[in-house]
Amino acid sequence: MAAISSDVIRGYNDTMILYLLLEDPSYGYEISKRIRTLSEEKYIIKETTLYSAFTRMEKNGYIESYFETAENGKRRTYYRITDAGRNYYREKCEEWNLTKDVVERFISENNLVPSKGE
Amino acid sequence: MAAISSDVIRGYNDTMILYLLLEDPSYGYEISKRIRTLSEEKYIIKETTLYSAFTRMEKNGYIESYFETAENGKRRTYYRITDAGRNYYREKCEEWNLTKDVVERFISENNLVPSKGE
DNA sequence: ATATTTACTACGACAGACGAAGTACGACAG
DNA sequence: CTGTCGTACTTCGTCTGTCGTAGTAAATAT
Repeated sequence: MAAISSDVIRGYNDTMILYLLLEDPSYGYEISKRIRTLSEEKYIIKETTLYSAFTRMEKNGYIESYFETAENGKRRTYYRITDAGRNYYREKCEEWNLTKDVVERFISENNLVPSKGE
Repeated sequence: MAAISSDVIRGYNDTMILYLLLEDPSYGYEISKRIRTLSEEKYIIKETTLYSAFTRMEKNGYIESYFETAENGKRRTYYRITDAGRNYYREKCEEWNLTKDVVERFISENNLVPSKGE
């Protein structure tokens, strides 16, 4: 069946990550699992994509990192969203609604095809 | 205001073009104007993006080109959609619906933010 | 003891989008 | 008759986000 291609989701990985960070700071592995479960296994983010998104977003000031050692002794890099990140997220949501609106004009639901006459 | 970024539309330019070709064969300049008007000026496809999409899609067998000289003496490259193109378009529509469903789980409408408790 | 899961990092390649620039022809204004 | 505007592209080079491959390392499960 149709799987989500990287070209489609491109540019929305950041948004998805930020959404999860709105709630609470988190780290790579957890974010990846939450995306997986929240999407009901429909989208599984690639590790490299995820970690490069962290790097990019930290450089852009949308998130901040800090280290924490978990109960189990594992050292993790946590990320927390910044105010700039929250703003960026909001803009992306607006953009999404606009984009959705535009794209849907070019999508024919249920095999409907634009009619020639008129 | 929020404009549509190339990363979002990426991978859907082809779909939009194919949608317009479902109806009738067309050529670059016309397609570009129709995308513009159909989207109510919200999306204006770049020329280079458009023409490289044509090349790519012809290579993939989704469209076929032929030359025609218009009344005004202008030589145009027309494109017509193939059966493969129609199938590809249909798949992209399915993919879009799936993607939309997934992305929307990460979009908070009207400034709603996921609640911490619960 | 070994495999799997967790939690990353580094490197390199690729594809689609796009900016800049150029070509060429017709129509139309001044 | 000169110049600008609209039409209809082409070429070239660059950028960015994604992803494949690979590797490290510690904790946990078998």
